[in-house]
Amino acid sequence: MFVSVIVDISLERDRNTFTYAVTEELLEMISIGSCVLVPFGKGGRTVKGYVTAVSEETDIPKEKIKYVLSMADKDTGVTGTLIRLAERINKKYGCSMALAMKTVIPVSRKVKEKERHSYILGISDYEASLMMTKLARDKRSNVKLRALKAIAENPGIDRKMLGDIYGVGISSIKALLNDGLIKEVTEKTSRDPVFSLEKKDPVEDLTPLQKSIAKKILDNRDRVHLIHGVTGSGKTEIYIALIKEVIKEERQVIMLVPEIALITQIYSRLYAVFRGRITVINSRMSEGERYDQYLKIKNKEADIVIGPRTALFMPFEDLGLIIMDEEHSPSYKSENVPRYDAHMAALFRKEEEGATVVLGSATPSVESYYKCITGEYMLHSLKERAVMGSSLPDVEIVDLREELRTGNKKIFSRRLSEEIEKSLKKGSQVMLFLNRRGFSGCISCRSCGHVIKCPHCDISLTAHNDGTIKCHYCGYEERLPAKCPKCGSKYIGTFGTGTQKVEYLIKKEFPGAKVLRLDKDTTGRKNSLDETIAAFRDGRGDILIGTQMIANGHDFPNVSLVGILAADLSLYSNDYMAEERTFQLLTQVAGRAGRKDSKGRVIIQTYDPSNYAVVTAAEQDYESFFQKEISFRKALKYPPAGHMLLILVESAAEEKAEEAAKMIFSSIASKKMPNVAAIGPSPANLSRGKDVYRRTIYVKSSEEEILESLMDDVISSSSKGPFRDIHISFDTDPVTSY
DNA sequence: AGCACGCCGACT
DNA sequence: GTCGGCGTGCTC
Repeated sequence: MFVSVIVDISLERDRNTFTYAVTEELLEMISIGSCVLVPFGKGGRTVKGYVTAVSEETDIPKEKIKYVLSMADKDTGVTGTLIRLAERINKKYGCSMALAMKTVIPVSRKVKEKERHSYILGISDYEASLMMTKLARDKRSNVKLRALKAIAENPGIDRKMLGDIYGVGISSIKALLNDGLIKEVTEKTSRDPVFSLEKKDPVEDLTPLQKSIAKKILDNRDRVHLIHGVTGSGKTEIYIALIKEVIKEERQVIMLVPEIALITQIYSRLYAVFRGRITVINSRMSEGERYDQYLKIKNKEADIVIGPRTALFMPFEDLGLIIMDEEHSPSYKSENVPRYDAHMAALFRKEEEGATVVLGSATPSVESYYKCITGEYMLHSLKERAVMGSSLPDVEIVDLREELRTGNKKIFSRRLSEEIEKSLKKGSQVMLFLNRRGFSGCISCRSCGHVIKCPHCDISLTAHNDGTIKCHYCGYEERLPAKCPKCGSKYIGTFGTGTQKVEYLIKKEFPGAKVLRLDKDTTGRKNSLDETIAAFRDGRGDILIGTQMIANGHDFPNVSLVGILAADLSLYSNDYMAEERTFQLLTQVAGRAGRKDSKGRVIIQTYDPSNYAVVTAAEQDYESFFQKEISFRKALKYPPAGHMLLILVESAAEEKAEEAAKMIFSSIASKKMPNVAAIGPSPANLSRGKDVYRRTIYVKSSEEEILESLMDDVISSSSKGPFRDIHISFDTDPVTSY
């Protein structure tokens, strides 16, 4: 028998499996998806590979074929669907097949189930006491005696306790077992990170609107659905209704959330209804914990999994429903190669396994909404907040240029200061949002204009309030110099503002207020994010200052004022999605204001008060934003009005990156294909990071297949010649700026 | 990734 | 002449 094995080499995509022979005994253990060790290359070195097919015949000349050495892992959890998904990722995102396989593997190794060994007497108490007096006579049986005594006194004591408290090692236990004096009881314990909740969230009845949406979705299982509902409009109730129906049919559910921090919230909502049928996976879990969750799914002990992107690779046998909550979130796009999009993987499993896909968001991605307009997806709108008495907040835009003109140089406009004051007096809470952590935007010399940059990256360093300056990309850190390193002037200072500085200024202006800060610097420790959020929710803080992190989905019932300090900060990133990001961010942040009984207030400070993303976000008018945005995308043929491929060329040598990028660009441009437009090559947004130089080429086309074939051409020519020290990676549907 | 083969310049 | 540089292609 022969197997096709994907071996971890090169980018090549056409001929990337190798045929190996299998011995009888190995054949029994091997199946599609198995991870095996095979000899490879002239030196016959051992490499890992993945089995993608098993066959009886092969065209490969017999003398070339080698034998599979052994199994590398007992269980990878890979199924046929997942291999096909890996093939799709390999084709669409241009990574090696081996890397695509690694990406879709739910568990990377067989982890032994944790076992608890405990011991009881194998003889009667009377016999034991006789035995003990006998043992006491022999000095060499000291440990044996102690062990027997401990077990007689504490029947069911486990191995760990015997070791820790009585100092009894495994060898003495073995000896007692051999003598038949004691018996071992082994039980498997599951490492269970899934917590049981004491308090139950109330299960609300569905409103007629929610009911009708749930029904429409259930009547159209073969479609992709988008629920467009503002925060608090009750999307979760619809999810629960759908899940109930699907698990009643004994089919399974994947519930996706954009980030780990949002798992707890949705878990507690679902737990009230589904109890132990839910499992959770995420990247912070240990290998063992993950494996146990995987086993639960495999053994059909759970039928709902909650988690981020990677939850999409869980091997359910009869997947019936995939829900993507906060569908617009950039976290659904992998930031590592292959840069796959969770939407793509969800749609793939839908096609393969016939699952229904439900997307939900208050600010849907332009892409998904567009697909509703074209009729590809079904759109369901939940316009009002379901909670009685709550309404959308009042939003004001403050023009910072005007503030400056009238002599206010502070980062808080007069209106914002006023409202903060009012809120504090009322005893309600305030959230301040700024999309930049640290103390300052950059450090520069007022005398010569020199800006201090990271020695490894093309990024200006950011001052922190501990007297250090840091690179937010690679983590490089040094002391803030007293003099300009270029001209020696002592007029070196910080410009722009980060969250640390906001904290400092707030404490100065409102000395009585309790201030909490939430950003990447304060959440270094595990759980500190949850702690800060809980502290603010419980009222142990008056003002919460934060970056993106505070924008996402957390409910703070007592917040009456949200201040966005610089709304346009995210607008200037030469990224075709900058406006979409800004609109989503502003709308999500604004949605944090006033949820329960009081109307909230939002103040948006900006230098660009007429920008349509800012204006439509202030009016909470998604429809207008979408119309404006889609007309731009159509005019410039950006997604979703066309397809786009990014080619990222990286090298430690700048000239090499430049040269390779130019060659790739001209090879595409010289084809003069209709329907294809190449842009570049140009230095990447981050033109140098961690000492690697980066160049980008963007290719636009109305046809996805054309881009895929262009990518094939680049890959096949990139293994030779001057491309040897160059790293090339690809991204279709590039949604972040490079 | 690592190894062999082969084509070209430098040197005992 | 030959030694060894590295560019190129192949590995079941």
